[in-house]
Amino acid sequence: MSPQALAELIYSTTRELAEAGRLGSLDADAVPPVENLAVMRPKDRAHGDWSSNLAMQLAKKAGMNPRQLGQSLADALAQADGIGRVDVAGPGFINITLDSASAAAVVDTVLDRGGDFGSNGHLEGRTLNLEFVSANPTGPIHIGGTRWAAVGDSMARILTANGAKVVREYYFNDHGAQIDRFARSLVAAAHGEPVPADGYKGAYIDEIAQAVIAQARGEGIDILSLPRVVDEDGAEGDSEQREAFRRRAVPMMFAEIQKSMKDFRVDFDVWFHENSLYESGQVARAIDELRAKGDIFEKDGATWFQSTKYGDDKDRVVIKSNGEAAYVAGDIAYYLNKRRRAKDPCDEAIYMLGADHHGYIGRMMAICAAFGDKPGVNMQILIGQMVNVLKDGKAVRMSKRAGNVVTIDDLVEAIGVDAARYSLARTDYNQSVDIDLDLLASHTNENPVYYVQYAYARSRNVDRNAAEAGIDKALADLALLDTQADNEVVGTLALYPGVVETAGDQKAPHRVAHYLEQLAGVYHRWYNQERVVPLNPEGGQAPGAGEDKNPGPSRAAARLKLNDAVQQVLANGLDLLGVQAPDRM
RNA sequence: GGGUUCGUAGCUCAGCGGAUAGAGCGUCUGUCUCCGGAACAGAAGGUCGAGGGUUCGAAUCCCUUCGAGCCCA
Repeated sequence: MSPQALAELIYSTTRELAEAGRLGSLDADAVPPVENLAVMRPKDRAHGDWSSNLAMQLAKKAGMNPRQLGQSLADALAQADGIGRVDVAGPGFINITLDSASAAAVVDTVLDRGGDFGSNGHLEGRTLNLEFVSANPTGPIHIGGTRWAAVGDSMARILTANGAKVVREYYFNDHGAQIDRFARSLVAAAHGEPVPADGYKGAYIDEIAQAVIAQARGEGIDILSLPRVVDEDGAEGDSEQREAFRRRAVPMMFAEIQKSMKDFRVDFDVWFHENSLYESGQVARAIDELRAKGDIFEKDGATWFQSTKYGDDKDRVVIKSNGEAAYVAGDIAYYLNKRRRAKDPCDEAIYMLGADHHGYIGRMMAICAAFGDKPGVNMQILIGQMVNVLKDGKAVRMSKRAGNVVTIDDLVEAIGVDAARYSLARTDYNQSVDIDLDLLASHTNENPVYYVQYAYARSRNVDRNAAEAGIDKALADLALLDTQADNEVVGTLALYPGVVETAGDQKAPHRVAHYLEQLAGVYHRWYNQERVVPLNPEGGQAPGAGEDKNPGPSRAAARLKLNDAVQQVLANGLDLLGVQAPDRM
């Protein structure tokens, strides 16, 4: 019996007793709904397989003491099928122990549903747009963006498993000042001049500059001789040459970023270009729409969005006095696009931003509200804390412009995609993380991903041995999964659907990772204590070996099914993290 | 100065209203006649930053305070 089924049983039993007036003055309608009934797995197995705190919650309303109320519930629950024993303990916990067959039924459920086990439909009918990474195409993806790649993609998989329609989206800021700076830096580098003070540095700038020169030469163009403007103060001005660099270099960065994401096994459904919002007139139309609502005003030669009307701490310039659009202008049009586009318009636009952008929340939510949507619902902003890179135990400040970044490709090269994705996704993104470069390079086996993957590989090996020994799953009697170790594994398997749901509701992929470590742990322990393939298959007992080491055919088959169920759940969970499940390691 | 996120084992991090606060790494001691030792069993290591409050019950919720990161002035 699953914890979900148990919750329903407790709910209906409690209502019946209350209606019969056997729970003091408790009104049946005061019983909390099933989804709010916590059925917990106690840490101490002496407290049963599952426990409920319902008696303590209801005691006051019932005018009974919690233990007394608990006992009434316990007596009724004990009558139900599949329940072995029910005790009341401590301040009023109801501790339930299942029959081994009932507990182990989850094994068949897992094997029947296969890759689908753990999925549910509770987000059915909702389209979620997940925008993450969205780094400017002015350089490679650094470690912070890499964290979002791992977390965002995993979150997308988890939300899909909860029944939502998910669109993974990457927003390229290919319009505006950053790109100009990037182009200026390239021109300077191409001429062997020092990059501008506010420009981008780093070896990749030289590489791209050279690649652009080569590409232009292939087109029969000597790009370095194109007209160029240098202002009196030495700054690279607006020129044909700069534009020629920009036009070639930006697509190169796109391609590089797309390749990095693909190599990291993140597949975006939409690569969105900020520029397209301007070229298609969507920015102008969005501003007009706000103007019609009376949220736009002119001041000091600039055009403003009156975002304070919707809770922002100050109004925002949308069009600067020099006629250029400000960054928010794109954000306004982009939000509308996400909500109203022809293909997969979203119900919820979810933005994943770094902590250095948390100051944007106010204006973003104002945009959402201005269009009559609900901030926090139609628009959700998740803020990820910083990833600190440590070297010799000290924090190293990274800056793309200074050119000392740890890139996604560096990380993958050092520890591989699986370890990188896993270690970045297993931490709550709302928590800052320290990554020690030396540790990364020297102790790669310390990553818990190997613990989980090894459990999977081990279970595959058990399959191979069992096949050779001719163990027949049809002979399995799940009631024979009755040892302490069996019980731990079975109970942990039953937790998985709840983990998927919680991870989805809280948008917390790291919960899946921690669950997998827990499951791998109980599996390794189980493997060490019991055998699937009998030690002495010729019959007769190996010296000192009971059924733990020398199971009969029904027990061996039951254990094999348990092994396979664990394997299935490990595979399902690893898939939610985008990490591979290896047959051998 | 304002906003925001966060202080849990030596280190990196879980737990976010339940029973004796957990894991990995590190340290120490053990376990192969046995499905793969990338494993298992055990030991040491904590006033959950501090102080109040809420309640049957607080690392978890609220207030105050100290410290840190980030953003804005």
